[in-house]
Amino acid sequence: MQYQEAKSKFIQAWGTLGSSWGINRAMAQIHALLLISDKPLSTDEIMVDLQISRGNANMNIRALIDWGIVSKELRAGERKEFFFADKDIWELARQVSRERQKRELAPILKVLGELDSIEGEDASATEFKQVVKDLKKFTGNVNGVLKKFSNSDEHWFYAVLMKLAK
Amino acid sequence: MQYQEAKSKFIQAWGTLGSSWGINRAMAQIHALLLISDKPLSTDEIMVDLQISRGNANMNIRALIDWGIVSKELRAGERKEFFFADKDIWELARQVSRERQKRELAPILKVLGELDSIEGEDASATEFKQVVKDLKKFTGNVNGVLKKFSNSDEHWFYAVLMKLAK
DNA sequence: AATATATTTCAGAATATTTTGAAAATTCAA
DNA sequence: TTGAATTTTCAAAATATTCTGAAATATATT
Repeated sequence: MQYQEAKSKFIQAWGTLGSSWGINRAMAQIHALLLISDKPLSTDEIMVDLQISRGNANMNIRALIDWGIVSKELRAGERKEFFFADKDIWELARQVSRERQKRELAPILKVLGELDSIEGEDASATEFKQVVKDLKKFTGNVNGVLKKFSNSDEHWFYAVLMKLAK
Repeated sequence: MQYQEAKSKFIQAWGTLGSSWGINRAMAQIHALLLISDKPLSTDEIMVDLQISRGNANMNIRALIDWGIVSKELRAGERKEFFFADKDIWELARQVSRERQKRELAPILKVLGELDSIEGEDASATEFKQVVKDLKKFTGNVNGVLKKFSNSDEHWFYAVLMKLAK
């Protein structure tokens, strides 16, 4: 397969994957592009390569930086900014898991926490309390695993895999 | 807190969480409603409770059934169908993980698989090959863990947690 | 300070997704 | 078979999200 074909297939696939994870296509595609690029790219290069507008490119580059998975490089004597993605896939996964924990799990934990004293003894209230209790236990556990994961290295993950295999 | 207030808070929160996971609000809210209900509900009851149209209710109930997290109950002598969600949160998590594996991870694994013989020896192609290789390794591992998880029980999960804690 | 270059913002346009509601199809009972 | 009850479908409307492009702002150079 030709490099160009492979490249566009990959960017396309990454964009689609991103969508189903609540990350918009442009953002995911910019990330894909930076991930496979052998050098940092400027906003203009990204615009040309992905055929998107300046505003779109700018906003999504900022979002990627917010997520902590893209950084900028400043070059002496150059006005332009150049952007690059961390090539370490494990670090990427950890960072994404950290961000999602913060943006998604934390809010639901907060709500569940607020639901701790429901009045009522009838079937509806009883069932509700039970579900909330189970969910708290579950989300608490997930939270624990994510915390662990986001602070561990690849080596740790392999150790876990070995243990799981048993 | 009054039951009604708690209920609507919960449904609201579940709907929001769903959105950030690529599940639309109505679908997530129907699921939330069934999850905390102490008895199966008909389409009409769901429509009234969530204030949504019949078409919307019907489509999303079907989607939940497709996902394998809601089932229907048929009652002798009743024409209406009644729906209920599995109350076992672990089973829910396993089912969701199974479905997402199928819908999201499998496609990206497929694409990565197709990208195995990229031509070119220059910096771009070399970098690309390296990233694809790393991603394959990573996604393969994630796939393995999900497979394991989706076939295990709560007890197994606790055992893993204990091991992780070390 | 004036100019050139680059980045950011954001209102409006373009797209995509979700929802409605009514018609069509299905199911069941008599 | 007819008719009432229920479910399903789907075109059009409503809503939400994303993208564009040009103006505003910021930054560096002369």
